[in-house]
Amino acid sequence: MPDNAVTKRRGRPPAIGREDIIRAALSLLGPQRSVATLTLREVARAAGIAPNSFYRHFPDIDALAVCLIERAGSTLRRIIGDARRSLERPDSVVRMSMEIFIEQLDADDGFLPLLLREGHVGSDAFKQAVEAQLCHFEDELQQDLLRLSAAHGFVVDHPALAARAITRLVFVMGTQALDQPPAQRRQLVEQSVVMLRMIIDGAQRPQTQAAALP
Amino acid sequence: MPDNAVTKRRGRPPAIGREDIIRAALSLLGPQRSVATLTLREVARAAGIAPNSFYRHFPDIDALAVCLIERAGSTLRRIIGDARRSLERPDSVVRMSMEIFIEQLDADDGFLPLLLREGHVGSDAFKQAVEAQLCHFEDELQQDLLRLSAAHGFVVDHPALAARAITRLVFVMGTQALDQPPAQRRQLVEQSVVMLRMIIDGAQRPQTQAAALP
DNA sequence: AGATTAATTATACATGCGTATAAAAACAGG
DNA sequence: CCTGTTTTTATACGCATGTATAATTAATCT
Repeated sequence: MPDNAVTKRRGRPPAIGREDIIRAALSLLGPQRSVATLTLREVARAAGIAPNSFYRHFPDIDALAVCLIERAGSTLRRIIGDARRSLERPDSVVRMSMEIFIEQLDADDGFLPLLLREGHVGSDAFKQAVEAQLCHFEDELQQDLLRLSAAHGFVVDHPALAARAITRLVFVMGTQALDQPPAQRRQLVEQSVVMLRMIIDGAQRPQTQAAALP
Repeated sequence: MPDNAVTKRRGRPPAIGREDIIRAALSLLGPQRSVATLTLREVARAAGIAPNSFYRHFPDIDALAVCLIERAGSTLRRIIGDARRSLERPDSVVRMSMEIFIEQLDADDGFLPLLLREGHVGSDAFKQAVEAQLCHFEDELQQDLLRLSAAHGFVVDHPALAARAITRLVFVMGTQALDQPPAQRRQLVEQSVVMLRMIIDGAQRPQTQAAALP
């Protein structure tokens, strides 16, 4: 059997777990803070431990950041995936997904802002971590595209590229929404929906036909 | 007349100008460095001046960063605009623009990486500066779209949104290309061209028709 | 030459950082 | 109670940062 949680441990018991540190880190990451700017001492302070104790839980700050990013990705994919699967009116899936996405901008856990902001700065370690999460989104979206197109009898031309274009565009627009008040966010949702429809429409038309336009 | 460059000045002449500081800053910003991580002392060191002398040229580091970003935007717009206007085969404008864009990733001046990386981190001041530059790109692209569509006799449905989608997507893909070797960059250009064609094609189809797809 | 003026520099201070090292604290087994 | 064992903590070192203050330097003007 796997090691029991109630296993008798030998030395002094940990005063705190990885979860507590993660919570502390998240509490520092307001909507404006980037995870790349977190310092070890700062996180330790927020978690109520001595700076050095941090090392008992993570090898360094980057490891914590990567952990946060992975958690952000899987959380968000679950939320959006659930919502998308439960849609009764499949023709509003684009708008609905976009709205849920934007809603998550100020969800309590604060995971999405994390994922949005860290795309292209900081250490290689967590640039890769973010990229990996985006790729997971792409994969799932591609499957959705194929599923929906099969169900409605049309052909998506480059499903992988369409999924990538959509994912990247959604994340860019989301990043922009981060700094905006609700009113402008709603507007941004509308704009995004139109943009996404452009991509989906364009993906249906065979590529060769596109040569009509420069 | 405007104040002459040879005007007699009173005190000790400046040992260096803003341009030298900008050059020094650029020399520090390799392909991997973000302008948000530049420190005053570091820039001063690179420029060969004492830390405090920096203040004679910029009020703070943010002002320097904003200056860099603006310069990056206008430089890049000029380059791409020139190239686009000089194209004799208008039907390759998408691919050509994309290739020029990627070429600029490792141009000597290093302006484009600057613009790509600073999109969504750092002070509000230079987030706004980057956003402003992106909007300039959008404006020019929108005009191009309208001009081309008029010349070829088709209708672009939401030119502003199409231009925005294209701009954002290009910049996202460019950011990704930053960390990649030439071979993968070429691949990325191909992917981008397909994606952009999707958007352009999708923008030609009237929006209402899009309801066919969920 | 001497006064004036502006740009630069040297020095210094307080702050925050990562982390090395060793001591203290809290548990289990004997 | 004593001995290991493990985590936590205290203290400290070296380093880099932003900037305040005062001195220094190099030019012009009278």
